[in-house]
Amino acid sequence: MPSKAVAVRQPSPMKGTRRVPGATRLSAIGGAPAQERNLRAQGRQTLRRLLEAAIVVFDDRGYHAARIDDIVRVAKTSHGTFYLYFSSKEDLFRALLTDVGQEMTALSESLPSISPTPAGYRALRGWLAQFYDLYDHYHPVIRAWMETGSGSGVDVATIGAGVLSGFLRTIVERVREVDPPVFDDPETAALAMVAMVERFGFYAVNHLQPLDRDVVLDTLATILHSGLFGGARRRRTP
Amino acid sequence: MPSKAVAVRQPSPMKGTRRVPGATRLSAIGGAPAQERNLRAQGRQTLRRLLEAAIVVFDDRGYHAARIDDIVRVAKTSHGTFYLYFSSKEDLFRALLTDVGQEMTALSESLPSISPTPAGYRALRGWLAQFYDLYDHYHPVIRAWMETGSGSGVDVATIGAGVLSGFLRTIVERVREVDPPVFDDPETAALAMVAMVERFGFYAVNHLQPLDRDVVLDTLATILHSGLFGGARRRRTP
Amino acid sequence: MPSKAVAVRQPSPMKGTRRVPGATRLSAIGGAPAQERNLRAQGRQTLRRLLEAAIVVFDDRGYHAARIDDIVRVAKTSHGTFYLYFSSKEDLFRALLTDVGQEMTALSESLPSISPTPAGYRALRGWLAQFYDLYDHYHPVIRAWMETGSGSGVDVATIGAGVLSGFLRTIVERVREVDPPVFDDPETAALAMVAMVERFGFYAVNHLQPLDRDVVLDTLATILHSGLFGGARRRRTP
Amino acid sequence: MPSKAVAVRQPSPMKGTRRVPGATRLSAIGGAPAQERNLRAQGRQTLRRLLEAAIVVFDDRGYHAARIDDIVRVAKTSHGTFYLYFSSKEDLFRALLTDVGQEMTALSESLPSISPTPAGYRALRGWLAQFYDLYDHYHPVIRAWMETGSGSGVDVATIGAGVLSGFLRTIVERVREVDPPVFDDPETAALAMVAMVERFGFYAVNHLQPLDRDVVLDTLATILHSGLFGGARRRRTP
DNA sequence: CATGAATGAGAATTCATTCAT
DNA sequence: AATGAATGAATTCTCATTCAT
Repeated sequence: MPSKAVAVRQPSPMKGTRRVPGATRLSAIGGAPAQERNLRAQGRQTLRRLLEAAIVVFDDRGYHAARIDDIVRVAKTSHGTFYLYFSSKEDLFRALLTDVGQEMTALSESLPSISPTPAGYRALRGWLAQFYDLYDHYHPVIRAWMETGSGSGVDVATIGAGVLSGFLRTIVERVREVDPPVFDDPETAALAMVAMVERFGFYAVNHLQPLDRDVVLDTLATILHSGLFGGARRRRTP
Repeated sequence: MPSKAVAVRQPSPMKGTRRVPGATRLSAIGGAPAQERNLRAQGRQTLRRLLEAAIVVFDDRGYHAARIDDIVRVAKTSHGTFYLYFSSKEDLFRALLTDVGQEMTALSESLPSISPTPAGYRALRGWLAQFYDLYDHYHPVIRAWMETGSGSGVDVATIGAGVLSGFLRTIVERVREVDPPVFDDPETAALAMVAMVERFGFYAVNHLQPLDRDVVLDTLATILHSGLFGGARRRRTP
Repeated sequence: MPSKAVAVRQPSPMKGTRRVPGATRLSAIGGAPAQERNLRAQGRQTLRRLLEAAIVVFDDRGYHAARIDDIVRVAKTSHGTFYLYFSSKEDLFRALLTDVGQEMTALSESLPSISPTPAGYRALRGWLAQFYDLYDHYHPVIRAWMETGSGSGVDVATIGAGVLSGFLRTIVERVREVDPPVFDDPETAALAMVAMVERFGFYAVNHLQPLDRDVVLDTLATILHSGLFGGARRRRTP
Repeated sequence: MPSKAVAVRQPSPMKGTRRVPGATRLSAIGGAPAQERNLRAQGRQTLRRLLEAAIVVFDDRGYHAARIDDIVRVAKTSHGTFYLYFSSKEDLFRALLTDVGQEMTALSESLPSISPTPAGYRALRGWLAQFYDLYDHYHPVIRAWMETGSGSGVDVATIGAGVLSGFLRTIVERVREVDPPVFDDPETAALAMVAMVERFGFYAVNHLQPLDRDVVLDTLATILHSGLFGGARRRRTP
């Protein structure tokens, strides 16, 4: 089958009022080869283009199916150039994963204490909204991480595990603060929260079911507030 | 990279008291080529072996990284034989996905009404236990489905979407029965439940975090009972 | 690509009033394995079915592209059975080519002397009609012979060359009888006649151009009678 | 059968005083992949080498038996490179067939009016000589076209039919000019001429019979001049 | 006799990576 | 810094032939 042009990314159904995320945040550290060179403006620009292109292609075809060829085509550059910045697809992926990890960890640390009151509900909902803004841009990277089972290089697994546990730390903290305590094992409960939130994002961006951003935020906030943080049960909006 | 021997499947951390699932259930319809032939006993057996082998290999390496070569090695048969039963890896995957879909749908239909009482909690927890028994065997197929984005054949996406909506149907029903109603949109709530439960299974079988089967079941049942079904908050086991 | 069922042979545009040819003529000698066995009625029948099936398949796909699988499917028998009668596709082809050669040689020997008179024209036209009856059934074998360049086994080339020179012998004879002589080299002239007649059959059965049997016979008889046998030029039928 | 080295092309028995044909004429448009790339000088050269190599290999082994491997070996390049220019053997064949078709059509258009006089005879003979010069170089492509029955891609059949009818157009014209008219259906007569000339070329280049270029040209010119164009019968050269 | 099953060598194709310009 | 060209190892897929029932 001849390689088809990679289509432009579809707008996600969960995009909405969002503070421009992602694109401009990439720390652009780059892979091994890039770090050995002094990048000027043009070089940094090419590096960016490659990282963004990779996100687009990972979204379209998944990590494994993504070919260097697709990435350079989207980035409007050449094969040879790719290897000026990254030593391999995995190298690029590591750079991407590190970036995403930093942003995700920063976000998780911003999770405030969640009280069982309506104020807690609002805080939780607000935080979820922020999460989905980030997720909206970076989900292909997260999906790629899922694809790379134990098979891939050790680095990826290590980095990924680090990101996950970093992300969990603050959440565990917040679950632990609930009084009276509900869970024997707050780690497991926090993981459940992450599982739900993350996978929901997956369903949403992949259009597996039709979803509305506000309904999603209301629903998840309700379940989590009541299920994890002892929130009072809320009546349906009439 | 030279082809490495495929390791034997690791015991999952969530295996426990389980009624032997899966292995013997595969309806073994097979792929396109198999359906055009008259299979005798020996042929049906080989077909089974290939399907089971595929699950093992998908587990070890993921769908994309799985080579036909790995599958036939595990199934202890030859390359040529594979193509007597399936026209390609995707063809095999379709057969597998259809089988798994049937089992999953059957399970979802067995979800009883969940009352807010301790009895409801126990019913929910029991059902979750059954789900994880199934998941334990079939998760590589579900993971493979995640890996195959819109890039792969239309069939896979269609079958997968069918499985998901079939699985959701009964759950939506049960969420709707809750009185007084909690959610504006029971579909979204049901999807949240599926998201959490499924992804949790993923974390568990992939050892991303250390997990204990009983703790997992307690935690999820608690969150869902309270968050979705209006269950009374339970005190920690002392 | 999955192997498609081989369609039934299309009626050729040159079929017409013909004495049932071919099918019943196959001498059914069979290949090497068949000759070592005493074939009973059933066996001879299977042998026939295989030979006829081969003609059909060679017609549809050409010799090289024809798979044993196609042949046995058309013959409604199994893979194993094929090798009970022939040791290979080439073995079958040899049997077929020998049969065709005998019929063709017999036909060529029936070519009468061609006088420059209208009687000669009619004799020539009648002989061409017989040729195309034979050709209509056996052309896939002749085409197969063209496909097997020097690459194939020596036998095939030898048999084929024998058939051609046998076929030429009588024609050369007839060209030589023309008085006054027209050609320095009657061999070359006879070959030209064969070339035209044979290739024309090819165009006809392959529908490369729309052709009418009677027009074809008139045209070729005219050209050959005038061009080779000194025939008087004929006026167009008014 | 292990892959044998491909022998150098045998000189054809019909080569003679010929103006170097073919090799330098290939328009070198290339296959699908080549058209999507910006070819520099080096690339165009490789493309040429592949096309010429294909002709050589088709000649040696026939179209079906030709392996990509043979072609790249003759072209002194690598497997992967082949796919930089053509998506498959059929793709290459299409490119070749298009090129040859253009040359053949151009040649057919150069056929002058043929009078029944010795001058007409000489014109016809001269044109045939040109035809065989072209045929000598391109016959493997024409043979390949014969090999690809309706089984192969639609394109090939379509292109081939186009070439044939393009080639016929002018010849039909010339036959129509004959006065008094001899044939009811000049199309059929023109096709007969093409059949004879083309197939004769086949016999010649494949050494099916020993042939001398001058005798061949004399014989065919005589038959056609007398048979199609009302030429006076010529006495044998004494 | 006949058949379904199995085999494995051979051929096509893909794609990450290196290189010369 | 960038690029088109080339490479070849890895993989998929095909199909003639053998075998056990």
